[in-house]
Amino acid sequence: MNEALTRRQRAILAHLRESRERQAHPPTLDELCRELGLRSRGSLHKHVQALVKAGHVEPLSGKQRGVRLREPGQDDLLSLPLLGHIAAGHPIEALENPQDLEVPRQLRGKGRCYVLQVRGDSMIDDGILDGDWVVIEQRDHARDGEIVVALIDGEEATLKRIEQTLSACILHPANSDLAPLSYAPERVRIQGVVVGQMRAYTG
Amino acid sequence: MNEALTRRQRAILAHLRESRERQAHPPTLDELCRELGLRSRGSLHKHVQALVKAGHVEPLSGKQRGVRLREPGQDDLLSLPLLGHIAAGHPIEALENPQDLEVPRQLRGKGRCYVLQVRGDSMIDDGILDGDWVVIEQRDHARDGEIVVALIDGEEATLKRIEQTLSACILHPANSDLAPLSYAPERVRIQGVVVGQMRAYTG
DNA sequence: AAGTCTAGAGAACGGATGGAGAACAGACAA
DNA sequence: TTGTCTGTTCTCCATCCGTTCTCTAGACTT
Repeated sequence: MNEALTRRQRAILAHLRESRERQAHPPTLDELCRELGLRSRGSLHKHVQALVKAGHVEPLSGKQRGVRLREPGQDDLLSLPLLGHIAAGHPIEALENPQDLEVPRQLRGKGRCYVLQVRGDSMIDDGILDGDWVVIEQRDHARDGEIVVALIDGEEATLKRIEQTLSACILHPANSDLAPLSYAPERVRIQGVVVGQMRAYTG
Repeated sequence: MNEALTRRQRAILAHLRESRERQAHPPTLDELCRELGLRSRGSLHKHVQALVKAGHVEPLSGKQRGVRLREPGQDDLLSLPLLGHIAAGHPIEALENPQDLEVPRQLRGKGRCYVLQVRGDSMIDDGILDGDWVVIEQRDHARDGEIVVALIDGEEATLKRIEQTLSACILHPANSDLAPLSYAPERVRIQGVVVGQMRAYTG
């Protein structure tokens, strides 16, 4: 990855990093030329290509969207996508137009997160009610006792508390009317883990 | 989600965000054209469609109601003061250092709000658990069925669902182990109403 | 000295982008 | 109804911008 950048390439990379803090838009080659005191777009392009090859910059590939760093900036992931609804026994019902929802930092996990709205009362004894939003951290594994979004046989998605043994994967609903279900481990795929929950009381 | 907006699209989005603060009604395409110095509605429409596709703007789909942002504004994730803990039977336990907590707009009321952390299980059947944060809108009155912070005899603060009659003020806990309590109306002072609730699952 | 690497200038090409304007259809008010 | 406003679709055009090319020049190695 970090193979032998030349001096000029490193200078340009540094400039890009610094200018990202200031500017809203990624700079075009022309703008970069001006900032760096160059006259030829073509020359600069050669350097940028080297940075692309080294993995520091997104390939621009013809699109006119400027020179964009590929490195993680400060993720202003204040808002997370609200992907759809989840209820026991149906696949996740995706929204056509995923909205964004503001989620406080305390309710977010470390990794990639998204939000689902809960349908039904299967987790009512754990304090997750119909209509609540749950913040899901995307992972494929979980610890016993965590509440997971589990996909069963690739078809049904459900929100349950998980218990894993060598021979079985047991999904506990939190509702005294419903019984735990036990599956062979290979039938259950974990899609994410609940890390937060929100509810609005609209008088 | 946030994929590859062009320069112009971002500029228009920025303009929309800014103009939302000023104007009451969402602007029509014509108005936007004027504000942006464009002459062609058609050209602008192309950009707006791109913003719709990216999820930043509500689809206008024929309706004549102007270009409406669909995102949270900056003040959507405001911080509210976390004043302390509340449990049935004790006055509110104030924090020495009141922290601030980010609260999404969906969970906030209209008026002045603050946050309390719940101690105990007295509202467990309503899905409010030990450790949850509740967002309180400061008011001195409530409608029947709302969950309120009530101060009894000026001493005990408690979180309960309220029912008011002419002769009594009845506070219902949401826990089958506990019985509703009935007070003379003048002994109960409402300090606020629950408008939101949040919970973090920390492994 | 010859060869190689780095850096830059400048020209030219073609796709991407932004805009103008016309025409049409549905919504809405007079 | 008529007329105006508004969103939508379409074609046409100018400019912007990434890309590729060739040419020049200095620094360094052998």
